[in-house]
This record gives sequence, structure tokens and C-alpha cells, in this order.
Amino acid sequence: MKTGHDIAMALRAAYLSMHRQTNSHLAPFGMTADQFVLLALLCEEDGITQQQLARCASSDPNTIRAMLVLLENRGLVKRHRHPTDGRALRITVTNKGRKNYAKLSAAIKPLQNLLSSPFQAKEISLMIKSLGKVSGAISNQKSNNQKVSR
Amino acid sequence: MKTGHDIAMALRAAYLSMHRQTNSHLAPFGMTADQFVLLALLCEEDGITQQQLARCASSDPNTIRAMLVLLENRGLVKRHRHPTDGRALRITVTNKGRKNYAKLSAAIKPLQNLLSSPFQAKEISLMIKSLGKVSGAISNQKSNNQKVSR
DNA sequence: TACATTTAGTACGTATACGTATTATTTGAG
DNA sequence: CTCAAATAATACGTATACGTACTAAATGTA
Repeated sequence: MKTGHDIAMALRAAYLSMHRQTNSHLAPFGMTADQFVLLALLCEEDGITQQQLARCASSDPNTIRAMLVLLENRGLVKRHRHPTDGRALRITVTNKGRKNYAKLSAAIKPLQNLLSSPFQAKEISLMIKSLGKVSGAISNQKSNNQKVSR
Repeated sequence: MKTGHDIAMALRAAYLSMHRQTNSHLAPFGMTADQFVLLALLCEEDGITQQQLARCASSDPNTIRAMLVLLENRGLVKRHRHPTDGRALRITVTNKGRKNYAKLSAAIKPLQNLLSSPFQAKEISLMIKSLGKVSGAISNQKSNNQKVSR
């Protein structure tokens, strides 16, 4: 009988494999898998804040900031003050960033196809739904620490 | 239509959520999710080498070494020279390590149950099988760089 | 046996993940 | 309007992930 621990180990193995392979595909272009995720999110929704980006990327503000600094130093994104919220920074993709994204996107297409190749369309949506259940079941757990009124 | 990219993002979200939650459950005991994985593997199969551990944990020798050094400094594992292979190190769990494992194992049981709770038994094995396909499809890709005879 | 090749481990550097603490700004209650 | 609470970003520290380069030991082959 498979347990939660088995799910965890399978998830770990799949994620780490994918991450490693993605990194090795993108390394020749001087980009990491995680940087590519940010760039992809930003190209879809330009001008969002670091906070929003952290949520979309399932990451946290500290990590996002560190990555954005690297991307900004390479001229792929820019961080502007938010017009109405003086605390926030809005992130936009530069032209160079968009060009890079297009190139990289093409470069990893084969890997993405490989990722979906062992599945039928139905299996894919089923797996994605299952992965969503995992995220959901677990992240709701956070509410313990979240609203401890002090 | 869901693509390889959608799989990747769902996998990322699920893994990172799980990892974060596991860490926060284990932090009160001074242990990380990844250290727990090593300890669990070693309790199952005591005396394996760092290489084998790297494979079982879907990780790499550098990472494994760093983690084992931390665990050894806390007296949870020991690294002995392999009796017949002078290059290898065999890792064993100490009594303290086993006691810790038992305690931690109990501590994260609720989280593991939560992880499997949104699923029926069949769904679980299906998801694990799918995750295995992902790992398999992708890690075979490595053969490109693997056997370039020079 | 001699030597090229492979393998296990290590050293070092960069990128991520994320907890905790701090600062600046916004928001909301009175 | 005033001030406490919430929020966005940042600074800093530790742990992981992993590439590359190196050393030592094992192995296979001439």
C-alpha cells in the first residue's frame, strides 16, 4: 500500500530530475530553470510586483528578489517603483528579455515534449489535477500559523 | 490543452509546497526535510555508500556529502571506510540517529496523511506511477552526455 | 606488471529556498 | 488626523542542488 511518504519520494524524484534536466538544457544560454520560470511568468503578465511573482512562482519574496537582481543585472528585466504603492516594485521584461525568452522557449521545447510524451492527453490533465490536490491539501495547512491573533 | 510546461509548473508547485511544509514540521526538531529523507533511506538500508545514497535520494554526491557531514557532526550517522573499496565510505545510522528517526517519523505522520488524504488508494498508485514516468522519460535523456567516447 | 580509464569522494563556487529581523509605506480604527 | 497593524521589500544566515575540477583508489587491458 502506497502512503504519503511514497508520494513524497516520487514527487521529489520527479521534480529533481526535471529540474536538473531543465538546468542542463538552459545552461548553454546562461540561464537557469528557475530564472526561466520567472521570465515566462513575466512575459505572460508583465508589470506585476515581486509579491505577486512570488505567489505565481510558488516561491517566496527573498528568493524572487535574489533572482530578479541577477536578471536585472543582465538587462532582462527592470524593477520600477509602483505608481500607487510606494512599497512595491513592479517588474517588467525588457526587449532583450523577451527575445531571450523566445529563444529559450524554443530551446526547451524538446524537453517539454519529452515530459509529456509518456502520457495521453487525459493522463496529463489527471496528473496535473492530482498535483494541484497535493499543493492544495498541503498549503492550506499553513492556516495554523497564519491567523494566530496576538 | 495541457502541455509539458503545465506539467512542469504543477510539479514545481506541488514539490515546493510539500518541501516547505515538511521543513516547517521538522524545524522544531532541528531537522530539515532533506536530512529526514537521508535518515529514512539509511534506516531502511544501513551501511550503503554515499554514491548509493545519492542515487536513492535522487540527488548528487556533492549534496549528499554536505548533508552527511552535518548529520555526522550531530552524531546521527557515521561514515566508515568501506572494507573492500578504499575509495568508498559506508554510512551507518547511530542509535541516536535511529531514535531521532522514530520521533521525527511520528511527528510528520499527520503531514503524510494530509498528503494522501485527497486521494483514493487507486489514485495514489496512479499518481506515483505517473511521477515515475516523468522521472524515467527525463533522466534517460542524460545518455546524450553520458557516453560520448573521447 | 604498467598504464589508461573509471569510479568514490572532496573542494570550491553559484544559484535557490526560505526563516528571521528590519525598514519604509500603506491601511484602518478611533 | 493619529497611531497601531499589516504589507512590500530588503539584509543576512543556513541548507540544498549541482557543475567543474581534483585526488586517490580500483579496474581492465596490453
